[in-house]
Amino acid sequence: MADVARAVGLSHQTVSRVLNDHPLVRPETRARVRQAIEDLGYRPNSAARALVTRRSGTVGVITFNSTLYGPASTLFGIEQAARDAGFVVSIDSLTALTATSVRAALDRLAKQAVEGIIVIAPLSGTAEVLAALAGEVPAVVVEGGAVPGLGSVSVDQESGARRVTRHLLDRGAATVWHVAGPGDWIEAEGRVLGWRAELRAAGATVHRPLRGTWSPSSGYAAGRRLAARSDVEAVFVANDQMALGLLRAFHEAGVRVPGDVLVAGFDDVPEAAYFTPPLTTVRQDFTTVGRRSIELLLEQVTAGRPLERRAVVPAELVVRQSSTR
Amino acid sequence: MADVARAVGLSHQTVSRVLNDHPLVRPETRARVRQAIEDLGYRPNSAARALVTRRSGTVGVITFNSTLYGPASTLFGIEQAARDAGFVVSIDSLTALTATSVRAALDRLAKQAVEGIIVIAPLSGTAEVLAALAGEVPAVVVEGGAVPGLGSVSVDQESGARRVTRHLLDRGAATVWHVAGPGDWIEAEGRVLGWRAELRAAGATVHRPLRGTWSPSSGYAAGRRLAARSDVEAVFVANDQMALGLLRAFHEAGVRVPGDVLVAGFDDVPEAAYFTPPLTTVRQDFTTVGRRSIELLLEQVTAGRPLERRAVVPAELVVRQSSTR
DNA sequence: TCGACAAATGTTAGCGCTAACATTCAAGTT
DNA sequence: AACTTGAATGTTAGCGCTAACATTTGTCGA
Repeated sequence: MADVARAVGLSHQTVSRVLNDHPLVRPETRARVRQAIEDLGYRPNSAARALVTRRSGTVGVITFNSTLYGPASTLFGIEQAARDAGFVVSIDSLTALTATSVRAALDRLAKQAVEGIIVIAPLSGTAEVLAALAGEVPAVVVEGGAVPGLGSVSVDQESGARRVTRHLLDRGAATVWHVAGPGDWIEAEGRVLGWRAELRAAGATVHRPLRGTWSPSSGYAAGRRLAARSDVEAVFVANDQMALGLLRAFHEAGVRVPGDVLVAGFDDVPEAAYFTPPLTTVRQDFTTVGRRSIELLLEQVTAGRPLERRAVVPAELVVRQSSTR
Repeated sequence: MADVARAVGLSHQTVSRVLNDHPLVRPETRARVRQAIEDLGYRPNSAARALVTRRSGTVGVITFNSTLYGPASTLFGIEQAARDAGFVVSIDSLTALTATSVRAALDRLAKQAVEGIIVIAPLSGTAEVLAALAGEVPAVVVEGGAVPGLGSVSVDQESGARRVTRHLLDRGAATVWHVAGPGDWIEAEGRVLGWRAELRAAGATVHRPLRGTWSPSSGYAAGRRLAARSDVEAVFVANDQMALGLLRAFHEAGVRVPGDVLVAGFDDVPEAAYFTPPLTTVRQDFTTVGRRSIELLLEQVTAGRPLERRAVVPAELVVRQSSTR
């Protein structure tokens, strides 16, 4: 910075002013400084700036299972929105979602002096761990349920599940079976709740949900069990990957979809329209989730303290062949 | 830090020594300092440390289309490996892969003073942009071809493609059609090369490859065109997503797989085993790609300068029903 | 012509840390 | 007892920047 100042015959402070768009700099001076910066290839030292301003310009994101379509898309949305807001994103992905591992991740991010943290950690237990954050660092929990004192963003799982269940009933099914996600996932429980509520409202039999792990193989296993029964008219599977496995099992067992059984998934992954048959599902707009997360986070960062805020992103039913007779 | 020093009646320098595992500290002193750090909840200021050491402890990752399975998995592998090595990861994802956007991303990362950069940017043109980096910042290009003066890691696309083509020929196909990825993707071209080489070696007819965009819909379009021909015995599709679209098109057209046509993909996404029929494909070990990338990068960081190094990760043929008659 | 005032620029201090050198102290050596 | 030696700790300076205050310069009205 001193070099630049010397080159234009001004003080380093004026260079600093140009860098920070301070208004009290003559336009001509500003131009000269800019030129000198360019010529000398000067790059401001972000550590020095962070040291004195006490702002790192960084937000941290903790993800879990970030190779899945949902988390990956959310992360992408977050990153875009953060960048637009002038922040950089530091990621910390977890292989296991336990109190210890989440705490360790929070620690690592705290060490980096992130200004805020977004946690994509959809397990029920994490809320308690994060509650410790309330009051300390601005934070937003994605798909993690409401945490007192923190922001939270989630897709409206319950109404999405109700809608798809309603749809299957409307297509003539006496009741709808459910292949659920792992019981400790908030999203999985939200979908179970919506599905059950809708069945109850319709006065339909509520069978106990089958449990899967989100993976195609667990959907396949569930599919084999359901294919063995003769009383299954419709199945709502908690995500598209498992639905794929289930379709496979049905296919092998000679159960025709939608001929014998109606099937619907959840997520609307890009592949869903090309399954055999194309899958009716519920679209989650992960980009919006990411964007809203950053909005809620930056609100807190600007306010200088954590705030309890809640955003719900709607889910949209996408009807395809698997539920169309 | 001064507070901690005061609490234990030592100088701040001793605290600093404890923090940095300097050997010349009495074990008992070390323990006392650690305790005081704990009690006071002291957190070292990373900006101040970075300022004086001139090391940020950060590596930057530039990704493109990070919601795809491959890039997302690679990013995940990179992040894990970087963390194990004591680095934090800052991401910058691109929506378009142009010289301008890559340069902008490099600029943003440079401003953060990252110690090294990994670019997951598989377009042919990016190599030239990155060449400008050679000699400046340690960098590794993933699936971007070799760049003089930089590290590069890639999966052995060509031999993977040869292997799967060979496999289809071995199963009795007179020749193998190819649905390729976009022409400006290095990986797409590698697969075309391998496929063509193997056909030539076998003396088989080389049909002009159909071009897709990696998306299921483009695979579907290609599938419709191929289904209209009567001389198609086997198709090698450049990725699993497009293969899914192609299978769908074949299914609709009444073309049976593997009965009438053999089909194989590339990537081995988790869903591939549950396609209808389960898809023969080529597995890319993205976790290894990520790990090797960090290894190559840190080698350069340690050396204090960019180095030209090259790592190739093998690809593995996974045979499933779509190519088994 | 001169002060009053605002605009533009300059000077100084300090953010929290580590590197480099300085000092202390105990244990051995002569 | 004085003297070396090395381990353990202390002191000082400075990394590159911005905040706060200080100074200079230019403009205008009386």
